[in-house]
Amino acid sequence: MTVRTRFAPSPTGYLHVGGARTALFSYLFARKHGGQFVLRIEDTDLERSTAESVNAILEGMTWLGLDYDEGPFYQTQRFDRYNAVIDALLAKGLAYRCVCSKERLEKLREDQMAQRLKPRYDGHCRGHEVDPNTPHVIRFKNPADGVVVVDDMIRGRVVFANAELDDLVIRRSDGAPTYNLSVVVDDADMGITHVIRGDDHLNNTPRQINILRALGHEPPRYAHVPMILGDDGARLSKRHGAVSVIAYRDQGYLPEALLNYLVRLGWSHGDQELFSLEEMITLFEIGDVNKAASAFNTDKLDWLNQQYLHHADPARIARLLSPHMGRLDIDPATGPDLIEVVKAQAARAKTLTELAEISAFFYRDFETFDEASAKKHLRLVAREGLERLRAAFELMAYEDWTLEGLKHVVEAIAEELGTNMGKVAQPLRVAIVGRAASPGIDETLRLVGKDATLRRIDKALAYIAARGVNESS
RNA sequence: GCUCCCUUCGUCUAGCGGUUAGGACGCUGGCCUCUCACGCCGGUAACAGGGGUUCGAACCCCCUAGGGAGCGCCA
Repeated sequence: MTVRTRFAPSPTGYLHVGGARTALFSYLFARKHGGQFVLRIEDTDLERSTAESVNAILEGMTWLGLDYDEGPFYQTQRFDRYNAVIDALLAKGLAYRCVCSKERLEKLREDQMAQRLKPRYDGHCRGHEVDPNTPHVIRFKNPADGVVVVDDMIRGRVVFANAELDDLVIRRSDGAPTYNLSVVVDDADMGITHVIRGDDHLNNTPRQINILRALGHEPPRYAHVPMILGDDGARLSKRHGAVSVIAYRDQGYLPEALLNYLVRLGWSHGDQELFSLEEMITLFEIGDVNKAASAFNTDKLDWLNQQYLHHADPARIARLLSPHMGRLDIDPATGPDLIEVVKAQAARAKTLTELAEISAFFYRDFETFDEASAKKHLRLVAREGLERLRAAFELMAYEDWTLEGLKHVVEAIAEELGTNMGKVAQPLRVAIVGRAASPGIDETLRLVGKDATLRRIDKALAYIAARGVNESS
């Protein structure tokens, strides 16, 4: 039997991290076992499903690289099939028409709650003959007694008493099938062998198994993965912390970093923290997934992203960085090779957005000096060093503007002044970068170029001069 | 309310009857160093509580507490 898993989101919003992790686990399980991964869009809720959501989900899947072998299938295109199944259930006496009014159902519920009972449908219409022409819903005849055992790959053996379950609606009065029915039919029709989904569905599972059995199918294996909590441990919701995976992309996270973060949330392999997709596929074990919910921790995601930024192919990072530079109104073609900039800066940023911000100075003059940096380094005592550096740089030919040449000049000036590198390099750095942090001074100068270097030193000298006047007065 | 599920450092986790309870992020001390990062070395901090079982419990059982999910003509 070949393994077949599926990811079945309902298109009522974007793809958030919880859904992405469920999709990842399903994907990994299928790949690990040489099976297939199916994408199915559960859009039976016509009110809330939108085409934008479908697109957002597909875009998220693509960005993460969770490629599926079949689909996307849309449940709205399979209504005929669901209705045929429902009719068959009706014909076999495994389902029945119900004409109970909303009012009756509400009262029933209230009474049960008042008696401290679990609200359940009481089977009022079970035995009744109903005229098919009057408005009605169709309910599944759930077994009255016995138990349903869910042998969950993550939770272990969970037992539900049929007496706790009621006769659920499988077709609405408007003729549309409900979730529990369509899921079951699809999973059976699509040959899904392993259902990996959020644990909010655990309570639905016995109902689905009962329907499956009524249909004459053996249930698939189930794995209910715990949900993801927000940074503060509270439930993730649209209002609170639940962000689209696309938002992570736009904030400058790498898909492999998010995937790595997600796979380690609720799962581990010894002390290993970094996993390539290939490693995930071979090492991931669904049975080792934790049972408890886990909190999303942005600090750790940031760390992972920095790791990947640092070690990924600079050419690729440069390509991904380009649009982030564009957002700062910088055209990378107007300055140093972006790949060189990435090599120099990659270890210094947590996200592509940050990488763009700290690299802007390579492409355009900064507006103002960082206050603290200027106050500390652009002082009267730094003036002579900057003047000497400027003079030396001006004499350098463009072809000598190299790492070695620049390093030699800065070191020579430091020696001339009888001081250390820091005393010379820091004022120079602030002059060139605008603040006190950058790659090595030689690399910084090389990438910034001779013209901008001279121009910015002049600006720094003017700053010192102006400040000197103020200080002495 | 009822049913089901969950509970190791702040967070992610290792542990599967005998460990100084390990690792990672964060925070923090130091080293490296022209700065910031990176890297390296060190520190900080946990078995929810109570009963059992056992020579011995983070690990097995029970209870309590806390958290979550479900109980829709939503998925």
